[in-house]
Amino acid sequence: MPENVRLMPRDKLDIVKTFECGQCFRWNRGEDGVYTGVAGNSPARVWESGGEVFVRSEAGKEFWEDYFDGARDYDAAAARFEGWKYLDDSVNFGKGIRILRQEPWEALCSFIISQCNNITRIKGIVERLCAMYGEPAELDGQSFYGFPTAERLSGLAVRELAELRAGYRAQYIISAARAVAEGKIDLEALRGISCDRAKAALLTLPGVGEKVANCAVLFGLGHMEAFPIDVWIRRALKEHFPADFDPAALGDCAGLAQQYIFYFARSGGNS
DNA sequence: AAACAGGCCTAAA
DNA sequence: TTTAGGCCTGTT
Repeated sequence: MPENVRLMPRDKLDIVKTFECGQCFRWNRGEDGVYTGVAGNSPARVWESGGEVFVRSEAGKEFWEDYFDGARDYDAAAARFEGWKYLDDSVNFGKGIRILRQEPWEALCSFIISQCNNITRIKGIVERLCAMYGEPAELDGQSFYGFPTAERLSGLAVRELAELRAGYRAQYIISAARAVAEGKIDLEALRGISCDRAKAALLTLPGVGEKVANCAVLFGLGHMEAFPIDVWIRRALKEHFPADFDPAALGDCAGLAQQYIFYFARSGGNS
């Protein structure tokens, strides 16, 4: 039976910002403000009440604490970002964001799909992919699907993904699935090596360039120093940071800084 | 209605 | 090393 678990206070975890800041594609806000989603094949409902965040799921508290990166002190991490006004503003604006520790394959595959695409369509493609090939699951009578494994997708022909309407990304999904299923890429092993080496391994995949690789290692492999640069970040860096600014100066949590900046810039920033 | 989307690949300088 | 154009297909 699923149970309700109190996870952490809302000042540590802002579920709206965390789910809407663009790092994930499977959490959806209901009219009642409750988010539903799936992680690790476990459906869940996440909501806030009385200053605390709760999760209802069959997966235990430890699972969700890990998923929400509960062990990290975000205030301490953000305190080391001092020195750039735009980043300070971003941190204040995004306070409560946590970097989700998503599953490696889901992160890789999702960000392959994300290229040159908008959020609405990305979420649509991902949901169709899960409904077509994911593991069915249920929570309180509501049906969900887990994210399909690389093994499951590796046996498909590109043609079979036509109804996904992922366009030219379909072949990238299949080849990545095959590389993972065949063991050419061992995603779990990429957690334990350096960020740069993990990225280099992913860059060998067709359809995976700098940006997607950075997202995959940051959101799926726990490499918090990764700093994905997309059009929003590029613009923010150009307009609000010194020309010679190097994201590496942000240290081993540069990826967190990136997410604050991304969310702030996309939300309109203060230009 | 046409531009643009959270890139990547290839060809060509 | 940098740049231009093409790529699937929705969404705005």
